[in-house]
Amino acid sequence: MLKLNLEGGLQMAKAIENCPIDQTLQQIAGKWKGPIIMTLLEHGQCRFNELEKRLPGCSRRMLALQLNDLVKAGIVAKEVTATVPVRTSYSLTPRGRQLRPVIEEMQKWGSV
Amino acid sequence: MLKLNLEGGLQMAKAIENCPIDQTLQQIAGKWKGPIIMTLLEHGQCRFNELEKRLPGCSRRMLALQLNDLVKAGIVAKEVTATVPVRTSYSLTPRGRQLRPVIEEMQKWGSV
DNA sequence: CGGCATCCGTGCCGATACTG
DNA sequence: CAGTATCGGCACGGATGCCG
Repeated sequence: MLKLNLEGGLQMAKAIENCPIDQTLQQIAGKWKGPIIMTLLEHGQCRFNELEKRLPGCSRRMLALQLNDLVKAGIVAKEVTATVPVRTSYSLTPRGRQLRPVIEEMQKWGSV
Repeated sequence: MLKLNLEGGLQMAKAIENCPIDQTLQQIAGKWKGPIIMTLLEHGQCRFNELEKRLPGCSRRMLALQLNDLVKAGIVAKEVTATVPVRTSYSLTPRGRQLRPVIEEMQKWGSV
């Protein structure tokens, strides 16, 4: 169908190029990416339904979209079993785990 | 015209309430807020035109909108002289300056 | 169980023009 | 000099339904 649009939050060149802050912001800004990353930081590996339960208010659709974005960004890793029914597990990549200090600083600032 | 909408990025209850990360993200996410805060962190007080020059690609409208958001959020302070022509100066509030560690961590992560 | 497809409202943001 | 007004495109995100 020749769809070339980068669906999901990976829109490039949206702001100034040489600004690392925006590189970061564009990857973690998104309605549920913050909470998702926090959950994965706390609980390690999580299944889809587990995330759904831990993030009340986040629709299945939204969860899937944001997870896809995070996977594309190299922040989250996805594992799927070949069984029936399927079991999917999400966890942070090393790069994703390196977000911890960023998240922590944001948490400090936001909780004041 | 009885417009009650909170124009600009201050929409409340947009995500989970008790998540400080989103408190932070919603206040600094926005196309030019990152660069604006960085500029003010580096140069201290800046006039409107100064910011405009330092942020090529950011339209006057966008600059004004994002600055208004930041002022409402208590991150940026605005000073205006009663002279003609007007001189407006923007600087970070103490709360805004406390964003430095957040920004720095984002910068580290984003530049890798 | 873990998604994707579709429809659709709302808000972000650019372009342009006008003001004190 | 430092903004606001207005129009309009397009992406973001909610609701619902289908599928392997």
